[in-house]
Amino acid sequence: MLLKKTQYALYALLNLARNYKKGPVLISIIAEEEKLPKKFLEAILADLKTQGLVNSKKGKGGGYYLIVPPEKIDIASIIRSFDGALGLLPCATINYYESCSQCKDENKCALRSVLRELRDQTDHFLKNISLLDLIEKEKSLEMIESRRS
Amino acid sequence: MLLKKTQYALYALLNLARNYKKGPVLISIIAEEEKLPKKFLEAILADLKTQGLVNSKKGKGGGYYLIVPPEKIDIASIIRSFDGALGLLPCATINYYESCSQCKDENKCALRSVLRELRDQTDHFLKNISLLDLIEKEKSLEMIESRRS
DNA sequence: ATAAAGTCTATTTGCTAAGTAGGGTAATGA
DNA sequence: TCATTACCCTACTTAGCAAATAGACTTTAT
Repeated sequence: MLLKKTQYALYALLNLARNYKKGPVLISIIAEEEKLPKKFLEAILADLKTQGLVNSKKGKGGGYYLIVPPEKIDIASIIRSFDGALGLLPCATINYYESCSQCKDENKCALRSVLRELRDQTDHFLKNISLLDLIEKEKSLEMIESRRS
Repeated sequence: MLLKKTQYALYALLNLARNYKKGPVLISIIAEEEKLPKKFLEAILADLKTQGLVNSKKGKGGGYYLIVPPEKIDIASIIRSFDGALGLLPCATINYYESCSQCKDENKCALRSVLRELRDQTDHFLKNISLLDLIEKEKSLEMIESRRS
């Protein structure tokens, strides 16, 4: 399961992506629109700024805004930066690798071998979804739903 | 990431699977062979017994043994029983579904839609790996490694 | 009987997620 | 300039839970 923080970060980024190149968005607006706890959101946006995905402007007319194009931000990297590894075991990850104290020889560990495969599959899946993809998906879901009524 | 408990359970089950129909195995033997903390392992085996995967025999010559054929036990179900959901968000799971307080309309949530797809993919992958598969994989990995020397 | 082996209940330790509080500081525009 | 707006920063709280340990108890084979 993802951390709340990760989930909130994704919602916040989606909001900013929808307003890409439309000027800064207030923290309070994002918090309200996405129903996120404001103070918590502040911390998340600060992280995203450190990561170089967003920037902020102080004073009247200020707020946060995306500085990387939505099609260049993929979900895998966002999840990784907040939640950490995608793999299910430390010995089955790439970026967060840690050897496993149980195994005599990791290269003979069937569990690791299989979970590595899964990790690669998951990584591949998430790496190929950008914020822009999500926004477009939103629109098409909207269409489908409205056609129902 | 999986809980230690889940990882240990998988190792313990693999050990029992290797000894399927060869009589009970002592907790201490499993603990030693798989390098697992004995007391913790006790609790895990008790859980597995409740789940109906293993049985135990008390007294001299006792121990634990698998009562379901290794090819009938898949990793997805083991992971689920210890770790819980496979999906990354409560709203993107099947067995542990919980609605998400952020969304006005879940059916229009692009994130959920995408994470559901991932969940299905993960589930499919793990459901098709049995303890027997892992044991066979072990053997083939063993072969590959020994050929290296 | 008695040693072997699983069973049960309780407790510990420490970490971390999730969120809160509140004052500080910087930028803006009137 | 100066008040306001809005982000920035440090600290704290609360609760839950993972991971493991301790020790006494019960059952069974010989």
